[in-house]
Amino acid sequence: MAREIAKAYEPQQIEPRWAEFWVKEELFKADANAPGPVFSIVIPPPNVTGSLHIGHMLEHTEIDILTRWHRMRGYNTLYLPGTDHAGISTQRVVVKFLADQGIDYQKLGREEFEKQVWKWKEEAGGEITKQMKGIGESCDWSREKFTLSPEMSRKVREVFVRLYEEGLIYRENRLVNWCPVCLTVLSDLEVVHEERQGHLWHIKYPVAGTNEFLVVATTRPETMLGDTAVAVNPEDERYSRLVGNNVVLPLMNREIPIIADEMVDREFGTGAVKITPAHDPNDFEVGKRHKLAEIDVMTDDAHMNANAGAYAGLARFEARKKIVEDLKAQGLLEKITEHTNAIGICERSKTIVEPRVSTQWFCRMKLLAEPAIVAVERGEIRVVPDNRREEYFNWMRNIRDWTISRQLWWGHRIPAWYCKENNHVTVARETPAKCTTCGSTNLEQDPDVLDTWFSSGLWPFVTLGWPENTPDFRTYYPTTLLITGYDILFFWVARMIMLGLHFTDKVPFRAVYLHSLVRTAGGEKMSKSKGTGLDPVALNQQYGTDAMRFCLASMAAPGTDIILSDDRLASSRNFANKIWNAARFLFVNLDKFEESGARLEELAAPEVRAKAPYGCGGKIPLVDAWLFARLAATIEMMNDALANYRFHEAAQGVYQFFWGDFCDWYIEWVKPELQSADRERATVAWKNLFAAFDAALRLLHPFMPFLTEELWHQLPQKASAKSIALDSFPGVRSDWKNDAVERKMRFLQEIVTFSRNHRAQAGLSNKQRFPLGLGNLDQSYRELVHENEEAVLRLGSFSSVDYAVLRIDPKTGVVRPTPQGDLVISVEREVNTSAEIAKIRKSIEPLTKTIASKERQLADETFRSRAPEKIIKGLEATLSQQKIELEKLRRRLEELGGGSQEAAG
RNA sequence: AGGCCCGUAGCUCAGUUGGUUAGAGCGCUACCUUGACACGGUAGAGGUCUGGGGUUCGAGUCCCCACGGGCCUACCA
Repeated sequence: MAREIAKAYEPQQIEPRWAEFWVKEELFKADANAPGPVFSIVIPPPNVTGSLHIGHMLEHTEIDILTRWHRMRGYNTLYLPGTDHAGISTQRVVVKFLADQGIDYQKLGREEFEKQVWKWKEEAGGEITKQMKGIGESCDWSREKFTLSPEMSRKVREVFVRLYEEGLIYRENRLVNWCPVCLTVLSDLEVVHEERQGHLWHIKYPVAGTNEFLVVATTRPETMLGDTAVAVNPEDERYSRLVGNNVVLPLMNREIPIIADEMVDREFGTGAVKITPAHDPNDFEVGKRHKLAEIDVMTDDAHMNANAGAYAGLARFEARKKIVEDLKAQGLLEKITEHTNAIGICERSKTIVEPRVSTQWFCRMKLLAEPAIVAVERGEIRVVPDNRREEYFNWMRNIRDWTISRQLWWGHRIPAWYCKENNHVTVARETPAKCTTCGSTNLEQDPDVLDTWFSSGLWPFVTLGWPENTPDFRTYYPTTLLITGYDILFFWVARMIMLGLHFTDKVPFRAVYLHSLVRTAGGEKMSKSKGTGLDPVALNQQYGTDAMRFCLASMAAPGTDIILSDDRLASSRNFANKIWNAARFLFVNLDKFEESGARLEELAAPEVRAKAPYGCGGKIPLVDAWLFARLAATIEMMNDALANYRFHEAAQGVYQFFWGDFCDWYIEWVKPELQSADRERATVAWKNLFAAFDAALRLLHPFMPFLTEELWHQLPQKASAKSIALDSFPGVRSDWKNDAVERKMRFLQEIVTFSRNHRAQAGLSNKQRFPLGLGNLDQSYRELVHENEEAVLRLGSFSSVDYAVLRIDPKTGVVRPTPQGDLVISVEREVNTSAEIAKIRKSIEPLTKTIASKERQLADETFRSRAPEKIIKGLEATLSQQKIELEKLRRRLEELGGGSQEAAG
């Protein structure tokens, strides 16, 4: 049964096949009634119309690694996929799409527009789930959810109504953030602050009935058209006499009062502030306190309106320019100074947000926040990395009410109806027939929709069945873990905790791991619009999905952002290729073995792997025992790392094991034995090799699902499961661990390395074989070398071994002292004495330094009394070894005529 | 204004409760095309951990200050 296997790993050839297999076979379908501990995770729903970006790739890789790892360890595992309708951003995309075809969405009308978005969603949407399937995420696709499905809509209404009935949702006229491009109100979080260099215009307001002026400073002169007062600090003597008088508002020729209010900072600007209640949050508060009129001077799209007199119709910054010019012309502009301040930008449209008075729906947060703070304080939700806890607490303790209505068409319509006669509000789960207050049947539903985050805030419990107590809800809620980016800690994570606790009395997840962001080489956030984003689909094509996943995992140290580079990707691809070729080695040689008459059945029984490592004549060969000891250490390390979201450690650990231990040492060591004429020896070697390789594949599987699935299916020893994903993650057997074996193996490796090292330095070819000499070696180590003589001679290119070297000829022998004894290479020609001397001197130098510092430390009484026993013992042990080593090096130096050690260093 | 993070080899980054000669990948140097793999093998060079001060028997690891870089929160006109 000769196997055809390509020389280089070609991921494109195998990935689509397995991706399809996993979906078609419904391999990852969860069963709420299945036994075992539960691992459940819900996806942070990506935008339905979006496509996979590199950040998703990282997030999904981490989720999938942990999901597969748990599944393989026997957990009842659910990874629930889904998408978000992403109100504002989807609406923007479709509006632009229509505009590109010359269609004005507003003329289209609401109903038709919504149809267009659904159509868009059906066509463009689903791309991301297609991609997720393509990269092999182990989701339960039968449970896929969408935040705007009819099912979700019912649940959202349920939540809204309950909160309204509890008085936690209310409607109010207040100053809000308005985006003049998106034409909707925004929550505080959707406004990003940016430091910008601006100006402070000092404007002279004439005091009515006098020749005096009151100078006010403003950063937004255009808002002056809506001024209804000027405020000074009540303590400010400069202005106290003016309080109660009026000023004449320039350009508008309206008289407005001079008032006193604590809010005014005497030190800032001129100490006098123009008050525009309709356009500034502080002024709004002052306006309330002093019962001032609110004059809105702008339209929805930030043009000046009829209240702006002569400036009506101008765009806000046009108006600003004109106003400044006019003031200057009238001699009312005292000066302009430079001023930097943080201005609010709409997260989506990047336009400057306009503070405005408007009637909106709000959610009261204080009460919801309290239990959410407690849950994290008590550790009912573990936050990793934990420095994010403080950020969470800070925000939660200073939380303000959440503006939940949006003037959009795409989203969950607010379940509130107003009667036309009296404008009474009726909030209901189902469309009401009449007004609950006056009985009017002339009702109209609130045109607005809910903030996207309102529905995604319910995600963990509504996707699992809430408000019904379904089997899924009982089994999988609370979810085990949430993995998401720290950039949506407040937007999403905090709100899920608050709403989850409020509606289910349980935390929505027991832990939240906040992953890193992938940044550009310059350290900036990747952005598609700036063209700095990397396309993961293209990279997957180029390097393979497994390489991409492994690369991201190996860089994903908690708390640090990732800068992805071609070098790292290439290195991961090389690793995939290494695995592929190790398999190729196995299969090619297995063919030969079979041709020589071996019976595969001996190797192929699935239970064979459970008993590895096998021994020959009752004795397990050292190298096999060693490999399984390394395997045990690797498994323990990976389990520990993954339990703490230390993906990079797990990845690097398995990399080191596979490449360093398994390929570089183990395979090279056992090569001859695999074709040994001794049938028993060969069979044992094969069994151990396959058992180890099979275990390695399973260790690698969470990171590299495609490659491992492909190779696993070719293994004679694969389990009876349908897929490696349903096979078990290797467990550690206590008899695998063996320090003595590891020590012995290290000694043999040192002999080999010594030879190679010396050859490289002396420019000697590997083909030239020299005798190996061992001096001062105790019996057990002599036996050790003897038992492994073939491998040591072959890998170290020695011709023979002399087990008891008594005298070393300094002219032809090169020595390496070790704690176990001296290693000697006898070369037939003269040793290059000066090179040898230089080399010895070079190793003497750091050795003397470290010996000196250790002696100093050990001589210190305080150290001896305070340091733990373990440290002192360890220090003493290494010190004595190093002293012996140093002594030998010095003696050797003298024999070579290299002079005294003083001269050396 | 408040808070957080980072500054370790030429480059990109690890280094969990302070503890024996600080690690990896890439790059670099030398040798090797050996029947798994040149997306490879073997060996090697290269950091004293941004700077200063402190705590400690002992600090890359803890504290303070400075410099440099990044981020978040915030209604100062």
